[in-house]
Amino acid sequence: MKEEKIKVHVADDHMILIEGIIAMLNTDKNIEVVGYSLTGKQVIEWFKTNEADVLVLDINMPELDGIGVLKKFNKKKKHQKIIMLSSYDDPKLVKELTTYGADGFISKTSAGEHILKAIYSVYEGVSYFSDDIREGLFKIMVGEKVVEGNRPDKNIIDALTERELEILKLIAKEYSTPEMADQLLLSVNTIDTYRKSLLKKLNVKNAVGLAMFVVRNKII
Amino acid sequence: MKEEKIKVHVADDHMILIEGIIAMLNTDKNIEVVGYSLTGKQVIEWFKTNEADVLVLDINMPELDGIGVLKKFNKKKKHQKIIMLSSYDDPKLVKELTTYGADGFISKTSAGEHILKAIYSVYEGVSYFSDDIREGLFKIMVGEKVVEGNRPDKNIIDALTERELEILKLIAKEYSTPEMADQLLLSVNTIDTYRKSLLKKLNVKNAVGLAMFVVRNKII
DNA sequence: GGTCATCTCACCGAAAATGGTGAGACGTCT
DNA sequence: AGACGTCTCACCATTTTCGGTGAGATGACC
Repeated sequence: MKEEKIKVHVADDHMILIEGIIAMLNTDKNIEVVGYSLTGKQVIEWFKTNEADVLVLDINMPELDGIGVLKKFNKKKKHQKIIMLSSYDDPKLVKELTTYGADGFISKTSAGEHILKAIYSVYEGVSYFSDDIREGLFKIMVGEKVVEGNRPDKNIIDALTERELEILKLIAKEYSTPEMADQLLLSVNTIDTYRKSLLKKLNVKNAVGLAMFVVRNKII
Repeated sequence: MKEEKIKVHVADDHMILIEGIIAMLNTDKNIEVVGYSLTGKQVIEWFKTNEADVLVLDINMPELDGIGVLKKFNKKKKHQKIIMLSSYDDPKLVKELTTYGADGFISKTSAGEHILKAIYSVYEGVSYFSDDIREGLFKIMVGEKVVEGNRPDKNIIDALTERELEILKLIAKEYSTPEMADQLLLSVNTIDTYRKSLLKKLNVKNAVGLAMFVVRNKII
């Protein structure tokens, strides 16, 4: 172990959880929590002027979620290690996130000591996955069927552009096409185009289907 | 303060969060965590053979959620105080839960010290709501049309007839009016009438609103 | 017998949604 | 320079939804 402490940044939208993690990490004298964030945007901002060795990153966060943060960091080739925190155990999602540069993956349902182990592990350059997740990963490697997680349409979501996603959210909020055109200062025809594009991409037959897609994928 | 410590039971499906809360509560010498549960069923089981003064209860849990636990406890007239933990701040939900016997309500997005305050507060017989939630509650109390239009959805559901409910479910399944007419062997005009009736009763502006109502109330 | 809710259907008109095609402007990347 | 994706908008046609009104048939309830 080095002389210096391992610097850790914690990101989660639940302050209570952050405090709990910090309290636990502080019991370890080799680890120092140097910052925390409540949203993905805050994470990005923080890392513009600060540094950490390990980032513990929750997947579900407002403004910009953990996956978005991961992708941004991946592009910029940041050197800190990243441990993803998740409420659900979706092996497919884990597999995808590792390709985006996640070094560890911990389910919130697992015990807190796993975080300590994970931090040490990834700091040493060894990726870490909690038992339940490793088991799920193994299954999809071997080809077994796995119960779907909470993001079954993840790949489809990626295929949506920013504007499309924006329109999609508004539709789920009961906005009509003219209302959206008014709100976004766009032509009714334009909104109409996006609407149709969404229907095709998400393979649903009407606005209700779009709204249900939003619900299924917890987009709002 | 009494001689004895306040006995607390913590229930949440995320072990990490439980550990965090326990770690924090243990710093207070007047509070003792006497147990924890990962599911609603575990809570019920635990209280069959154990006792606690305060139960910190997460709303979202597998098997049996916090609301279900709350209702069961309410029926059996248990005497311990209950503080609800929630990821989202839904004033309407809070209002409903208080009628089911919740003594406090804390958003996970608020700081952990609120839990301490809440435990002391409800233990003394004073209900506790974190600031953001109190604000939301206040709004729906003072809101002009809101008082009339924002009654708990349960009463509205009761106001729906069998046929209306049937149509409502189909709409949420992306059925169009002609499709429903075909399926139910009714005239398109008839389905149309029900559709409009639903829009009025549920006070939403389009089919998406109807679908969202179904989701909110877990009708399907 | 009268009242009431529910279920059923019709007709009208306006607004919105759906389906299809095409196209210019802009930026990025190779 | 060319390919590509995104964003923007237009025009066409048809179907569906939404808003309002009215009304007959049935059964329940008092």
